[in-house]
Amino acid sequence: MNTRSSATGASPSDQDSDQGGGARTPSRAPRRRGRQSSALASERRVDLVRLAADLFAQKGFQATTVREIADEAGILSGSLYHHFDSKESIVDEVLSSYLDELLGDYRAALEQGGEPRELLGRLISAAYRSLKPHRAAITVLQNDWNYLRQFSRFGYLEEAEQEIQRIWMDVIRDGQAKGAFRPDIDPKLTYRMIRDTIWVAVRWYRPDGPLGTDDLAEHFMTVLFDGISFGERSFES
Amino acid sequence: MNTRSSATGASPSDQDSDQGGGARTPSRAPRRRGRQSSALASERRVDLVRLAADLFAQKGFQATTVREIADEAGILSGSLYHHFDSKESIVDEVLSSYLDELLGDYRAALEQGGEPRELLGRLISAAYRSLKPHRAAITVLQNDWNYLRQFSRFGYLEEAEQEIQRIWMDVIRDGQAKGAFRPDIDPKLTYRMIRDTIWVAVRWYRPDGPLGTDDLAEHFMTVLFDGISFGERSFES
DNA sequence: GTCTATAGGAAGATAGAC
DNA sequence: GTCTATCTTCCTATAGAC
Repeated sequence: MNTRSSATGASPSDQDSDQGGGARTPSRAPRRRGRQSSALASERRVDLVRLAADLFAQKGFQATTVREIADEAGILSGSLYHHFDSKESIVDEVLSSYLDELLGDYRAALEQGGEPRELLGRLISAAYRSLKPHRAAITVLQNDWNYLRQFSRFGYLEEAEQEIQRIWMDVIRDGQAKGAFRPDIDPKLTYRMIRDTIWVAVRWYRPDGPLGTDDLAEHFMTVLFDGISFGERSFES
Repeated sequence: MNTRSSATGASPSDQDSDQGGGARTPSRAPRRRGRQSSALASERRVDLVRLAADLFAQKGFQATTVREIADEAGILSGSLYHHFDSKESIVDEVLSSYLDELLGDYRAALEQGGEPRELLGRLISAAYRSLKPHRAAITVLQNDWNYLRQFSRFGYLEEAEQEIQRIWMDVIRDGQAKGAFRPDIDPKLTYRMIRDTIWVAVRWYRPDGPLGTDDLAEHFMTVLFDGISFGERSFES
């Protein structure tokens, strides 16, 4: 399901160098480790990534030290570097694998076709459903976006966001053209509103709480499609 | 307009100590500096806070070093400590002053009374309007919330959030009771949806772009109140 | 695959001269 | 109010033994 593996994707060079004593510059990502190509990406390695992702989500990428990650894994910090080039490589793996999967889900939703409202609903459901398995990645993506985007290594983040935006906006515009959605709403603002609402939910959503992600999706669609007002709509009778 | 000054508010103790080599523990905030009480809070100091806030927003609180703040101000890092106890004190001032003002605005909006829909609209407008003057504070609040909340010094953040939530939910519930809002929407989920949508806009909103915050507020209210669907509503005819 | 040991740097903060 | 100079701590990452 991965169109781009984290070990090969993203742009290589680091033009960000050291612009005036900024944050610790990420290592130059030498891109080695051509082994464990497909399936069994070293069990252990997967564990480490997952575990690190949780820490990143909890405390922020920068606030999480490699020592803490190692501690959590029951090894010493130096040993981590047997598995990863750098701390950035770890978060890279967390984020890129999430984005790959999400885009895959979106494309699958599109391919099913259907009415605009149905299609939009399917995108919304797919997005909400990803909250549970990818809590950590989504949280990091939000909290550390501003930091990570500084580095060319993470340029693919903005690329992915662009593509995601295109997908949603196409559906919204198509819905307007077909008369399913109001013509007086702005597609871009509407997309952003949808995106923001869904993703930020990761901050308060508790997977083991009473509400499932499908409940959230349903509630959101109720409001999104028909609004919260009671009685007649205040426009076009 | 400040009900709690950043120099006196918040809980003093730091029970977070050093739980196992976590992030650099914030200084214990000795709460000195009883001077410059009211108006002229030392021009310079205000400048420094504003300038630091922008850096925090841009790069994240932790990624911003005291050296960078000092650089931006044209002084050396050591000199900053003539004005502030610690880096945390600076961000504290940024956040608490914002929250004080926001709560003041909300209370003012409530006091005007009016129909539920009108009242909710006023809250929404107030929130959107704060995007422009408080971009930095809102950005930091979002990006570094998870990190800052670890420290008891910033316990007031959750207190403020609680109070804000109470205000919004009261209005929503009241609107449902009075038949202005649909009874089948969940007040809490709806509040969160509103909150998330408004605040996250800070990530993409450009104050000097074509859209004013009032435009955003209006578009949001359009969708929130009546939904994006065209034609008849899909429930209660 | 993990450990020992440590290099090398950058961070927050302080003391006292000016 | 700012600078000089520096302390202390903690960070990421490396090298090589086991």
